[in-house]
Amino acid sequence: MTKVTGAERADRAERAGRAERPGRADTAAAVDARPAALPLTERQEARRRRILDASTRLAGGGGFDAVQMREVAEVSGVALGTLYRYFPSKIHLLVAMMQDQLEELHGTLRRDPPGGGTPAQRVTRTLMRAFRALQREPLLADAMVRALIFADRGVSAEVDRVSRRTTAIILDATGLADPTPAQLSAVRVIEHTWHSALITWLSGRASIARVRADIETACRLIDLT
Amino acid sequence: MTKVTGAERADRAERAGRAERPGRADTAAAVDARPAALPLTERQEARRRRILDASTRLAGGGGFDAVQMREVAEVSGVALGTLYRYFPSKIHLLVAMMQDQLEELHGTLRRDPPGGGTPAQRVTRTLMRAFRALQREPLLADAMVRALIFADRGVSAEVDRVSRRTTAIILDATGLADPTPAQLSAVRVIEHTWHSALITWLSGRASIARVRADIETACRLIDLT
DNA sequence: CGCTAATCTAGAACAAGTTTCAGACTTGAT
DNA sequence: ATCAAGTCTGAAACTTGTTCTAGATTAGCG
Repeated sequence: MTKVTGAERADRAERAGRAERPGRADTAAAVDARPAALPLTERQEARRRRILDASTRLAGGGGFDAVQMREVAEVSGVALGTLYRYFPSKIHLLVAMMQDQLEELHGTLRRDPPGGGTPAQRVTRTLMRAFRALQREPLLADAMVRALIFADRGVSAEVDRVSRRTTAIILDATGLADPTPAQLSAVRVIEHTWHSALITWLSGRASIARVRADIETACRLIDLT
Repeated sequence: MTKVTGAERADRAERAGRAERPGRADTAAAVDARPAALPLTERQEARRRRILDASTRLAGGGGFDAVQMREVAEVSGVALGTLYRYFPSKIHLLVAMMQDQLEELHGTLRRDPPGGGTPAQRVTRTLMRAFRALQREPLLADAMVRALIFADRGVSAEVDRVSRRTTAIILDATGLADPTPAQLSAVRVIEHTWHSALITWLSGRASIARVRADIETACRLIDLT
């Protein structure tokens, strides 16, 4: 799928290591571990947003396969080359989309956090709430989740960002101020379950009830530490 | 990636619904829900095996991306069209590969089942044993696991088969004769964790120690029911 | 053995992700 | 305002998964 011709492999990985936003060309072999947020001009910010919006729309209409790079470029009024400068691969694009959505969700949750019950119950409630949101746009969810788990090393940094945000959301829900390693592991298991169960639902192999049951089961781990 | 042009979509899904082995053309709109195992001639069986072996070799050498359909066809001495008749997509091929490996693993485990300790400990030990096997061929694991989780509805049947086998392996390890729904849910959470944790390790985002910790955490659920 | 349907082969063709390139455009610093 | 560096555009090219076709081969059957 991903055009990788032997020697280019290294290049590719290297480039993808940073990237996510258009970068200055490598004027110097700078040691910048991660510019974090290269300042984007207003127009660039707008372009980036147009791209993300366009792909969100396309994904919502037809899932992973409907997000076609040429079309994203066209719809967002940007040249194909430019699209690739902002997002070095389709996977990067979709993962960025997920990050975007997660941030929105996190904001909503912060304004209206789940109260009452045990930590496990709060996490379950939070995740089921997120799940209901996804159910409204299953194809969008499909595109994002499939991209997220299919991502290879070249997208590690971005996937990691998504993962950290997800962890934060779950931890927030637990209300745990200073989680132990065991609790962190439990959170990761919940996260694994969340992604994987979502996939089984999206590909029609599990019912909603089953997803809920599995999430509840995994969440139980939180109270056991 | 997957060439799907509007109208063909339906076709594709329909076709993929069965298929996994070369099928007689639809001479009659037979109601055969699932021929399960169309009799293959000896030469066909041999071809199928050559194909699986070739892709296993290729995957072991370079992971998911290294399994290129043209090359699989060439290495296994079969025309491209034939390859596609046996495995209707690259994902089908890789999932079949996984099924193959799983069956081998299951056989090994049956001959030498994990004894002693609690059910959770036995499951942990079993999975860590499988994990060690995968560590020996990380690229092979990469190809199989990525295909498995990336698979869409069209591959449901095959993925389901793999999933059932995995469940069987875990249940065998528990030693539970007649698992309750809660226990089955726990097994699924373990399975989710297994796949997802594997992915994070394969894409370099988690250490082996962490994978182990998460698997142990998930396995704990088995003893709590 | 001789037929017919099914299968296989070689190779072209097509789709979508990705790369490349020449030229027009912006931006930032002077 | 001007120039160099960095961006963006449009279009073509390349790679790899997938489909299609026409002609050989093979398998099963009478």
